[in-house]
Amino acid sequence: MPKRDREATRARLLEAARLRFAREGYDATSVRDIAKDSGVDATLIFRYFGSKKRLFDEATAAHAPPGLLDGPAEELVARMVRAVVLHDWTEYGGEHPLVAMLRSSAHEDTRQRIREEVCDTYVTALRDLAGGEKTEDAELRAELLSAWLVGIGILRSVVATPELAKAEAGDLAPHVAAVATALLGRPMSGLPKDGGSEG
Amino acid sequence: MPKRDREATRARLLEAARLRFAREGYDATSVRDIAKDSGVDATLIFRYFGSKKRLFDEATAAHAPPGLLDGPAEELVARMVRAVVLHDWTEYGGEHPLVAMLRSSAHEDTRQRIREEVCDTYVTALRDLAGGEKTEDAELRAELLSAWLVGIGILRSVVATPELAKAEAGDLAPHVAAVATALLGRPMSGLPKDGGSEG
Amino acid sequence: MPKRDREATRARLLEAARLRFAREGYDATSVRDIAKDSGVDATLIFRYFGSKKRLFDEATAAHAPPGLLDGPAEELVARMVRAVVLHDWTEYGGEHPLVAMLRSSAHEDTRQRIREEVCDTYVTALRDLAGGEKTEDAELRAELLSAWLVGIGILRSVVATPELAKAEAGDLAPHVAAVATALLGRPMSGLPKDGGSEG
Amino acid sequence: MPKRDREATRARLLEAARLRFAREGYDATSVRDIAKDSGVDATLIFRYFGSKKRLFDEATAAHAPPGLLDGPAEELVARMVRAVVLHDWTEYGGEHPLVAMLRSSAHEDTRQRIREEVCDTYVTALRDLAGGEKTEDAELRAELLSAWLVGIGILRSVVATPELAKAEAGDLAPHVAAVATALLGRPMSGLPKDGGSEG
DNA sequence: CATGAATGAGGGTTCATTCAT
DNA sequence: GATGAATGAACCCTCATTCAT
Repeated sequence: MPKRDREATRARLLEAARLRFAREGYDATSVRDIAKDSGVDATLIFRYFGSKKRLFDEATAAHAPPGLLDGPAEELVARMVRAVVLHDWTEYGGEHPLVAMLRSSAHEDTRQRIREEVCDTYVTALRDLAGGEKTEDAELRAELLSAWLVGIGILRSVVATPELAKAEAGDLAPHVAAVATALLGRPMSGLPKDGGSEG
Repeated sequence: MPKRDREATRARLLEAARLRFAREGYDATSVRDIAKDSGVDATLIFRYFGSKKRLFDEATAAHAPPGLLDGPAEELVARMVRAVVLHDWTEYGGEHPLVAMLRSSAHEDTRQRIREEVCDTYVTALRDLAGGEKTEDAELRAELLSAWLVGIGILRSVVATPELAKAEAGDLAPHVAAVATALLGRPMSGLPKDGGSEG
Repeated sequence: MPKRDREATRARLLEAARLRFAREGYDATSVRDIAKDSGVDATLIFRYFGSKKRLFDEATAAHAPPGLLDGPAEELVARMVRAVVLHDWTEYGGEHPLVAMLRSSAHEDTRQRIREEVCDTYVTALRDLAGGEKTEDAELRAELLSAWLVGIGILRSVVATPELAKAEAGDLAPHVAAVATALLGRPMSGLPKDGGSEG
Repeated sequence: MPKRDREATRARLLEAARLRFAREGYDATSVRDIAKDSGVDATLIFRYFGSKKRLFDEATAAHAPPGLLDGPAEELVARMVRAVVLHDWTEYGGEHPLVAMLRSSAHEDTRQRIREEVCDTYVTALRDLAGGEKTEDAELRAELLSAWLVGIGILRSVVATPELAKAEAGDLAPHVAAVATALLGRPMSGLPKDGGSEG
């Protein structure tokens, strides 16, 4: 681990920030906490990121799991569930980043960021499956399905209800397929046997 | 009326606290904010409640809408959706209290409080409908449906996706009925024509 | 000296601020310095004044010596010299407040404040003596005389040139009278025998 | 040309420092400001000058306009006024360096520097004109005249009173001659028709 | 020799909370 | 019992300066 390495230091700050901001939210996290966690002087946060706010923005920049939108259309919902249930979000404290960001949703900026990622990534893709704009209330049904995914993420990690907290992707497969098929008006498959390329 | 002043002051503090905590979250709310909002000296918060934390606990004490669990079983889900969509949560800044509390979920205490209300009120009632403990994965299916309700609440107010934000209970009725029926394995009705006894 | 006395505490803060700001200037003075000097907690600065800047503004609020503009017109210049030379400016570190404020003249706000007091109090009164607006270049001559007063104040305290630093009002009397008479185009008297009501 | 780079870099740092220190004062100027202005790494300030303080000292080293003390004695005061009013002090932000240094007069070192230049250059020369040490109060009268010059500089640039701010040397000529003659006890001329050898 | 990463002290300011009055 | 003055810790951030590379 080389000292005096700009990129390495930046990365360590980002890593610590990601974890703290996810677990404790923006307000409950101090720059000194992040500095201590990463073993880096707090001043460097301002040198490299300018402000606590900008560090937050960069640390929580949206990262949909790669490949989420690629692959067979009928498996899209299954891939989304896997993103919530299976994907390795250790970097974000074990939660889907969107769920973690809710903890900072007291600030309108954060709400805006959540809104953009939910709409651009999830709702948009699901709306296309639901028949696009030509179909009556495709948007609403896409939002309802997105709401379900978000809700599952919250009950799993924030609320930690007993069954969802320990559920694996396979446990949810039949229910997912049934509900998605009902909402989108077209057959959706469950989850493939293996976890695919997911971590 | 010196006797009732104490109660009136307490009530005003609680009211202001409820609104602030819901809108801005625990950390972003200062006791001085609450004092100013309610026109009361900040010291009284400590006299009456002991600490900011205890004021928060009391202000956000769970309040399921009255009558939520009463009435025909097949309309339970419809009543729950109405609790999220229709009920007048002005006191809590316009959001379902559970959704508002997510903003303060940086603290484990708050998570515990959310967990209890979600499980005790929503999951429990839905599990009974899904067949009780004797039925395979009734708990999981109840949690999945609860997750959906929570998710709808979040997308409506926090994320404010376009269609859900403006949806009324009637818009969601058919979808609700279809999904609930599928998940619970028994027919659930949509919403009655009128808003029922909801405020 | 009563504790927990709002006005007394405010006054002590103002006194300490006046001295520090005068001696060291705005930037070199920290709120903690002022707090330590006055034996008051630094937080109270913000409670009572809102910000360091507003404390500065209040501490350096212009105070022309009372009676400066009252009395025989031909003695006005003499009174002004006395204000610079004799008046007890201990509160401001021994200098005329305007001179002290030059130490903070890096900030445009302060320059504006100096400008207003110089123009409103000194230049205006002298311009009237020089013949008012109807006389050719009365304004210029009034400004030139004001410049002289300011310059005397600076050489006395900031630069501390040997003779001016120790000069008393009587030492300057003949020169003052001569120059003022020449500049204003009307006879100005020197200083009265005694120091009058000045401290 | 690696040999001259060092000198060129030093010169650029000095130039930027001169401007910043003059305009904003010592405390409000950061070494990073100077480094940025000159396009030079901030570390070089410490390599070349040792500290911010020593850079300040070097950047504000006294520079009486060349030729100030040469020429006919009866024109000395006129030349001094020209130094304040006409000389191109762009390097110092447009003000006479002594005036600019008042902005940093919170520090005794700076006051000492101002004192030396005022005494050695201005007061000394004027005292000789006033009759030298053998004449009663020649020193005082020399200081009074110096005070006037300093005061004019301040009202022109810091305070920016309307007439002095726009005055040119010619506007001040008659008043200068009259006052100087009165104070020094010997005839002083106004300004020559042209600007003379001034830059 | 020059770059820039690192440092530690201190800046103004706000916080929840306590204690006189 | 109610008011508000006082407190001290902590906040984000900037500073002049040093030390590896």
